[in-house]
Amino acid sequence: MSTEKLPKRSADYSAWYNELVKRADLAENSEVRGCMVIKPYGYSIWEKMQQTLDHMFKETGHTNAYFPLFVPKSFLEKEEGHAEGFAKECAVVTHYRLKTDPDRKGKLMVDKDAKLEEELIVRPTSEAIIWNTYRGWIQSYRDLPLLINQWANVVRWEMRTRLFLRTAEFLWQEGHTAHATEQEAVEETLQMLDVYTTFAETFLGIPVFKGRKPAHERFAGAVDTYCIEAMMQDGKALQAGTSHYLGQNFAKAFDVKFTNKENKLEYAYATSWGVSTRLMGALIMAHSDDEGLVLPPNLAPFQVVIVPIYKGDDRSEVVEKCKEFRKRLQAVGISVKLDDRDTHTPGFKFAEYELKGVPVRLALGGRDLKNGTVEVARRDTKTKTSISQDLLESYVKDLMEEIQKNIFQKAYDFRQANTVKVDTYEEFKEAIENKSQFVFAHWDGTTETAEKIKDETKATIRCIPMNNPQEEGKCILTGKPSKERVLFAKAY
RNA sequence: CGGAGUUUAGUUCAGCCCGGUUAGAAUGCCUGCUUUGGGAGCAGGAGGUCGCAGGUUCGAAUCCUGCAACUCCGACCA
Repeated sequence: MSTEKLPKRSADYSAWYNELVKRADLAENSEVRGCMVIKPYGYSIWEKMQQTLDHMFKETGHTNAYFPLFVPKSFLEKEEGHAEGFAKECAVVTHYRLKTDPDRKGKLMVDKDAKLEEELIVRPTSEAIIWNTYRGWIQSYRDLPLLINQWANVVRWEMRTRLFLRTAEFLWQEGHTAHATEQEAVEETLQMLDVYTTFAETFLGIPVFKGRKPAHERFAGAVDTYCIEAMMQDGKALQAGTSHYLGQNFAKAFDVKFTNKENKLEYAYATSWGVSTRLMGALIMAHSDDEGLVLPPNLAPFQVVIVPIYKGDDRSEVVEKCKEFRKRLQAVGISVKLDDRDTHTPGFKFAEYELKGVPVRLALGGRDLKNGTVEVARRDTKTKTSISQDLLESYVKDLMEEIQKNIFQKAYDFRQANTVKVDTYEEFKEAIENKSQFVFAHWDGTTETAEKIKDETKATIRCIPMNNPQEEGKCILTGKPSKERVLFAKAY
């Protein structure tokens, strides 16, 4: 572990992020271009996200299944918009065998005789393979709804990658549901958007705007795309989750028909929805500071770290007390790590756990043994207090809730302070370019206008918020009439 | 895909312009002693085909050519 300080957010936000990811032991670049190694500490956080979301999916009636990594090219072609959208970023398997190179000892080469009849695409998403499978599963309205989720890895050959935010291979979950009616499918789409919103706000501690994407930002093959958008500390937006209403597009492409109650054949209605390891990026960028990661208690691999402090002989006594504390906290459902390594000094450990974002640190030394106290340090506010040992469980338990709330509130206040309404293009540019804010502004509803604004300011329409207040106004660029404001921001 | 940069110890880098002992530092690592309330100290030790392939030269980390990988900025990313 390096002992150097992190770069400051204010000096170079991007460098701060990259360094933090590595130094907090979350992930590192691998030897494979664009692909990361998620390290144990980072993976533990991802596992927490998985567990929480998985529970939420099951509560809403979904079950997990698993579909192949490879998608025959012909499947991907079937839904036209889908095919076009993903074609440029697919990894393609063309051969299934290697052989030793006769000209270079010890080297391998592709065996030209082992060319696949049809190329296999490494899934960039699984609509194609899944809807091809659903054809065999769906005959009657009685087979519906089909509510399935998959935890998987996908590959999108991105030009430029960043740890967690955009990697060539990433982990995610993708829900793929089939329904008998449009209404039910739309309800499912919105339900999952709400699940993501709850997850983001309650567990990640990140307030989000939820809304609908304008037509030109839709998922390839979708009728409607919904999303949640979060603000990072540099004012940029990060799409933290998406939920798509796919209509009958995939059912038609893959011929998934069912007999309805009126004994008529009908195409099934589809949804898909997903969140990825990108959420790790959101978590890091939303809360962390120049000292390192700040983790919400609901997602921290361990919520409390105990650091014993001793001089020579009293080590065993201090460590024993720490073990007792660990036991007491575990008994009330708090996850605890006791760092009783004798090879590092307390100061070193303090710095290390700050870097790693552990929500609460307890320090216990001879002084505390004598006084019956223990020092409690909060990561989010970096404040320390000494409490009576008797209060340990109740104090720490309350503190967990307090920290979770405070982290959300801080992110919320930051977003409020950096979200504005504007009515002129001048104000718009000022807010986007100079202040890097979220901006609610009127838009004439055309793709051309959105493109032009993007070219000139780099801001994109993040979403048209749900329950958006209707309000007469004029498009900031063209002056044409508009009925509502949409959310603009620069985005990751 | 365009632009820039980087490649030397586990890591971060110096050395290169101006070729010449055994290639250095910090940090990390190992051993011992000592220490422990905010990244301890001392002593000793291990660790490098200088990205790869050619070339120039008596001699190349250093100069030349080619290649590759990575990073950053931009474009792209539904």
